[in-house]
Amino acid sequence: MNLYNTTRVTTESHSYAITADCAIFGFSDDALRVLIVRRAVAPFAGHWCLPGGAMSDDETLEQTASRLLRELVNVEGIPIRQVGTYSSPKRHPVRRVVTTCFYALVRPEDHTPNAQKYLDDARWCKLDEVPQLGYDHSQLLADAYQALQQELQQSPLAFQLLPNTFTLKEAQEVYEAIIGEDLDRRNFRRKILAYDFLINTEEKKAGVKGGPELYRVDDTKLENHL
Amino acid sequence: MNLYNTTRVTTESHSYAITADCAIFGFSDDALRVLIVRRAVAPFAGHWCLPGGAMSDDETLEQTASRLLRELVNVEGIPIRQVGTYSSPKRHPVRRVVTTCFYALVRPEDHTPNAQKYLDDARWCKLDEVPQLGYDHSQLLADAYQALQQELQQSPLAFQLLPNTFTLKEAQEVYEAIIGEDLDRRNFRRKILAYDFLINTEEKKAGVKGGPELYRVDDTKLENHL
DNA sequence: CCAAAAGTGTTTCGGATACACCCATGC
DNA sequence: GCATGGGTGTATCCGAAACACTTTTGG
Repeated sequence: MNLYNTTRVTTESHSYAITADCAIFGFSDDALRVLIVRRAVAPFAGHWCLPGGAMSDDETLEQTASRLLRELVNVEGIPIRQVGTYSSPKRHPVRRVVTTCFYALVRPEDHTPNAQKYLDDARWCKLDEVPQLGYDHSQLLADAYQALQQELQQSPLAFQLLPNTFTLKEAQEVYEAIIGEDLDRRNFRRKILAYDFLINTEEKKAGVKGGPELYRVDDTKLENHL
Repeated sequence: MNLYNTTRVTTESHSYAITADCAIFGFSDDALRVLIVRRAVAPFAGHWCLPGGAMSDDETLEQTASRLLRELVNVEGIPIRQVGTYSSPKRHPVRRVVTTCFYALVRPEDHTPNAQKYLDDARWCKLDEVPQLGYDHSQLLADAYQALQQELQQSPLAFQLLPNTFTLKEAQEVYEAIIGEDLDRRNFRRKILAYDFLINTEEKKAGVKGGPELYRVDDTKLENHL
């Protein structure tokens, strides 16, 4: 057995496929959601999956994932993060496919997902209502969600799920939806305001009792905490 | 542009190589070290690199990495962790190679590294003396080290770097070497003993002033903290 | 015996948590 | 006007950090 196979690699012919799959999280109707798509063709025709696609010859996996976001929900320039790479020989029923999973957070505005070629449906599904997914995508999603939870402990990613202006209550609901437990309203407010990247717009949200103040994010300052 | 390319994948022919690279950390002579190997053949002949190898048809990437550990330092059954996957089209000068980086922690005993085919040298290099590495391996190593530091904050991985019996002083030195800063001796002792997976062997280490007590790990209990 | 390191306990501080009141708005 | 929710401040708790003395051993 040779130790370092790069030389061998250059002389052998492989035919692995390499793909990127995306867990795209959004928040709407008071629930954390993930974008899932339904396949129209084999394998796994009729099954829901995470959106994914093959890496092209001139792309990195990150660029593949970004392209998917552009095509599917029409967003550009939002950060994506690697979850992990899945390489079980049997994870794809037809041939060997190694996939890298990413997750991304998108604002609910703008993007209505479109089913495209090979797909006959796409929807924002509540995280706790996601059906069994095709391939090993249930595992990918579970890992992506865990990575998101983990990351939220350390940086205030959640604001990437909120519209341009929002109340602290809404921000808190996003946090609670992600970490899965309730937070104290006052402690949350103190903690978030201490980050110092929120700007009080001095406007109040209409139609809500109490007259909550609307905030927006100072993107420059937010960068410091990512 | 199609969104979900799996079907296309099954009909097109790709020839990407998929490899696993390992940052294998060890601790000896009061320093954190990483195993690096020197390539004897092109590309990067004469350059130091992280050990790596191609994934076989019947292996996962994790199994590839484990195989490397077995071949190179003759250790089995130690945990490995994914760092990330690197897919820049230009990262390999000859052809497209996508690699997944892992890291592992090995005890210093047993394993003297062997240079094997395609390699003419292998050594345990102090982390702060690692030369510029071939490919993008300097980046891989930096990321692996960061992942290790991150992980050590949350679980007491460091004991996988220590011999079977050790003093608390030695354990502390491993911690300090990884996180890169000094710790208070008493606070460290309290924190580590609180984990409750260390067993006092009731023996004292000879040849050292103060007569420090030797400890060993209760592996069963350690599992709970990984 | 003395220098160097190991073992032990207490105090302090800061961030996180728990908690109560008054104010603003929608109905 | 009243019920619902928003805004603010304080007491408490817990884990982390800072810190000093005694005991053991090698030389």
